[in-house]
Amino acid sequence: MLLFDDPYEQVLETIRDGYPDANKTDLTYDRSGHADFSFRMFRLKKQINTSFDQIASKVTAEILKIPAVRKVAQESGYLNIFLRDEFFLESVDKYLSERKQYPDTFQDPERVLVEHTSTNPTGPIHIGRTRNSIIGDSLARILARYGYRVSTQYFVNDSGKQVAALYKGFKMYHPGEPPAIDSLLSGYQKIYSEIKDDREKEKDLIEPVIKRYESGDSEIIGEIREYCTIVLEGIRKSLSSIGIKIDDYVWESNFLRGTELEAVFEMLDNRLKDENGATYIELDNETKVYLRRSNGTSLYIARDIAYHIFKALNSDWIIDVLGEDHKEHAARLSQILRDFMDFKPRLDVVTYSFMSLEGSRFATRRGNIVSLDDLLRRTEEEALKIVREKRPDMMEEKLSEVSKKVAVSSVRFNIIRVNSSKPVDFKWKEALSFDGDAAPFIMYAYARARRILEKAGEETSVDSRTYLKEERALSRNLYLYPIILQDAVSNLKPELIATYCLDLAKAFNEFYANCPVIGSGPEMGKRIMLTSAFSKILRDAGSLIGIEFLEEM
RNA sequence: GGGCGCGUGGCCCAGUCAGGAUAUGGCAAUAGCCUCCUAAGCUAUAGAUCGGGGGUUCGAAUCCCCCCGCGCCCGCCA
Repeated sequence: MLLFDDPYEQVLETIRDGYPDANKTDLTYDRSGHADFSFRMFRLKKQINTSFDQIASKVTAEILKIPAVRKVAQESGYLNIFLRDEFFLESVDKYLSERKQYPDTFQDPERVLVEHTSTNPTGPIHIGRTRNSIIGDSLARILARYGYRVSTQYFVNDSGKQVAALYKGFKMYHPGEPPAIDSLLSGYQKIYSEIKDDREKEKDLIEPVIKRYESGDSEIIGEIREYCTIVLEGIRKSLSSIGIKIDDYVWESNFLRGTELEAVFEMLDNRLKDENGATYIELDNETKVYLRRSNGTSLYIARDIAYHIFKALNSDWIIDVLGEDHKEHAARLSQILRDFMDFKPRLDVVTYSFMSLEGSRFATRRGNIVSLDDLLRRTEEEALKIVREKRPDMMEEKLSEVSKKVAVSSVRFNIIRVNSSKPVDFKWKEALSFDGDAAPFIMYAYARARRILEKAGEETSVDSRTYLKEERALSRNLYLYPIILQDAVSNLKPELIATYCLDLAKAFNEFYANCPVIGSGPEMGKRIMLTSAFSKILRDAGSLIGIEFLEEM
């Protein structure tokens, strides 16, 4: 939960004193530039038959009594409410100096579990999959900032067809070798191209592995686990290179071998139906969801149910980040948990649309992919070229630090800024461009602010209460941070933070161009405070979506 | 064929949940701004039948219906 001063509630209460029917949506934080808050009287007028003039005159005097309010002006059906110019900065600064952050957070006892990435450990992570990780990690950071107790989890598939192929491929093409990441992956790719169009061959090669695995052959179970661990280590490294660390890795095979899966079938017992030895459950709309094959082995959804029951043990709110191809699966899973099982936690599934590469589909086996490592490396090279050009004075070591951070931030920002339900077509030209609505714009604004503070010191005595329009716009933007955070949490939309960072950086750049800080006499104290608040809040918000900040760039 | 999602200037994106005041920024284009805190910046100009058609409403990018285009799903795969 967030703590901050918000006159919104007071204004709404005041309106309700006069018109109890006034709805939360009748009063808005104005975005059009007409006011700070707009009371949209035309909405209220639907319910009660009074003129705008009457409504306005009934509440105006009372609203004006609220200390933060400076002016109330009626414009036809709108009642525009203006706050005092200095309110924003003063209220933000109060939190920053007394509580060290704006907004302050009240620790929420709710435990949130975000599951993301969970890609099969059969290859390096590519940028399509990375969208999952970036969304999941940003959500986890945002929820933690809001005050929840958050942890993240990766569900490792180490028991299906994919990993059986990983095992078999390595054994076939690299017999006798000690397992290593390159040989594991090349073995997997080779066997995959052999079996992809040949079901018989697949059956011959893969099924015996699965049979041995499911019969509890501890040698093969151990070896597969070992191979998966090696590939997973590569994925873990790639993720860590863009600042993503996942708290726990949960192995799917644990549910197979433990009692969890059996427990699921027991819990669902009176719902289970049989068809030629296979077990299924029937949903309201007569769809059959198969949980167990006629050969007795379990299906993915059954194991996922077991996994969710496990998650529920330590969570009040579970969030799954999944590709759009899993939407149907997720819907069925939620329905089964909700309708047929005693599942307590809140469950949300955040899905995202696929990414394509220069207009065509990502295809792992056709080599039409870009791995996260490749993307990051090329982005870093490009960034290095640009910094070198812009800062010929910079030391080599510094150049490398700057280009690294620019690259990480850019990769994450380009993906997170787009609404997750929209498809993203990855284009090298765009990925390697750092102009405009991009991470460096945000990082650069921060570096500028830090330079001013470095030169001007952190003086905080404020002599001026007059605000130029750039100063006011920046102050108001700072003040709005908790509102945006709240919105991002309640809608699980990390992209709102990205948009906010851009808006905030833009407001600062306009301030920077028009309001000199150093040597501005009576304005200086206020402008230093504004610059300082800006640097802290931008860094706070940007960090939630993985932007890495630099004092100099 | 059925289900889910997406469609906003040449290109990318915001706004759609909770309908309202001249539809947000950026890229590319054109014209300006560094004797002054880093020009990865700022200012200005130009560019939009908000996929199309109906409907609801005083008012629709936003809600409802139909259609078109694209993506995903429709396995005893994951």
